[in-house]
Amino acid sequence: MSEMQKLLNSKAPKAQIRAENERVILEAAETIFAQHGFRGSTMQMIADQADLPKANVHYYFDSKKELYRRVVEQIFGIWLQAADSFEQSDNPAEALRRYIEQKMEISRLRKNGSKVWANEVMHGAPIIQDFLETQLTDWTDGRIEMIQKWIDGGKIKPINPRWLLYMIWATTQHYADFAHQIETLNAAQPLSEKQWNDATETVFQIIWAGLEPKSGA
Amino acid sequence: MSEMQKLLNSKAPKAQIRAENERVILEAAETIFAQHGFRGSTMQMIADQADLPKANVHYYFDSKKELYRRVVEQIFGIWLQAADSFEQSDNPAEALRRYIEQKMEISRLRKNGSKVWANEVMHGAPIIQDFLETQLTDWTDGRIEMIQKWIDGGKIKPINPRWLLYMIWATTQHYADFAHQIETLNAAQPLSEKQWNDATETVFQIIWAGLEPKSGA
DNA sequence: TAAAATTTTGACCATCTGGTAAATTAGAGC
DNA sequence: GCTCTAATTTACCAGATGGTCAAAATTTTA
Repeated sequence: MSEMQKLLNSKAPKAQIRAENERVILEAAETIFAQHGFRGSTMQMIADQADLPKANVHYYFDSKKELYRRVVEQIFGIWLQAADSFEQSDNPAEALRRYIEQKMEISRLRKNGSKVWANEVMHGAPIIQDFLETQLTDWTDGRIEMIQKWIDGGKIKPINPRWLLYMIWATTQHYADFAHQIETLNAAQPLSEKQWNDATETVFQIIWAGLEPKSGA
Repeated sequence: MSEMQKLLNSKAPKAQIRAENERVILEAAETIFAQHGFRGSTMQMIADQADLPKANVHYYFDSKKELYRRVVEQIFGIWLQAADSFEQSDNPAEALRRYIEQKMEISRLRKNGSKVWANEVMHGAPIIQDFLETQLTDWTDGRIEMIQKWIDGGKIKPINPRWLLYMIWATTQHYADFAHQIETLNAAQPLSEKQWNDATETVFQIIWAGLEPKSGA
């Protein structure tokens, strides 16, 4: 154990050692899994990232799969957090703006989580399949119904709500999953806060202008 | 070697055996790499997919990295093919429609290639970094300039061309990279041709309506 | 302080996997 | 048919990696 760890733990009540170490390991695992995928990550890499011996990681998490599952479960939380921001609303512009802003914020602050999710889905979602079939399906159906009501009420143009949702997911998550490509195309610099805000605004503007009923109507 | 292979090879001139086997192996490798990522794929899995002994795969491709590199290089070709469809044009609607249709077509027909690309970029593009820095950067700069001219000419609304490009890439590639999620949300069925066409049209409609200058202007 | 429970750690093992060696077979040119 | 080259195939190896173990250290409890 590092001196840093010793120092921190010495001040923490024993009951919190487990909680704290699990937190540190989960964070390290999310970083490593995001960078290398499940199979490309080794327990040694995760242990090094967490600054703990490998055997210690196994003391808290029985297996690599178990650890991965816990990381992915955490990501559900983030996803649901964004989902909440897309509440029932009579004002499509406001609801969509909030949702897009929230998703872009997550892409910026929780890049690793988004990457692990993308990896998981791209490989057939072996771990989260049940989540896709239950929570994600239910949530999606609900939002589609809600968007359909906007359409029926003449609040937005008639488009297939499902493709609209996919468009929002794709565009916002792209900024996390393809962050490396975006950085490369930005003179190898991470997007500045100004650029993030500008991108967010542009995404909303294009989508909203694409949905807004003709001004004269 | 399988009976099938034996049969095929016996009819092929010797000179073509290598070409044919390399083709088979590359196709198998693309499938396996797309499903499991680089590290998650084994030479044995690729060999089985190609219906060849593992040693035979090594006979044609020195190493796993070499094989992967060749697969990724192939994907450049696809990418450039789509890029070509976005030619200089005075008619933004037509150029964008062609490009979006082309990208959606690729997502449908070359799903595996898109996944390998996404995986590669998500993991920091260890193999294709030079391509990102040269060809992709050049192409992107060129298109941005072109879109800017549309804006200056009042042909589309003033938006940041870069974010528009990312939006198109993200949305179209999403249909390949997240195909599993989309299928799950489609009652576990692949999208029908009708759905593909509808999605393509919706993507174009929203984006174009979001760019079109106000009708009265 | 002593005992009990928890945590830490280095050494170790079984398995998987990329890659190799060498012998065998098939095909092309003469 | 004979020779040379290309292709196939089996058996194998060395290193990496997930996971285990038991002893030591630390903290909590009595």
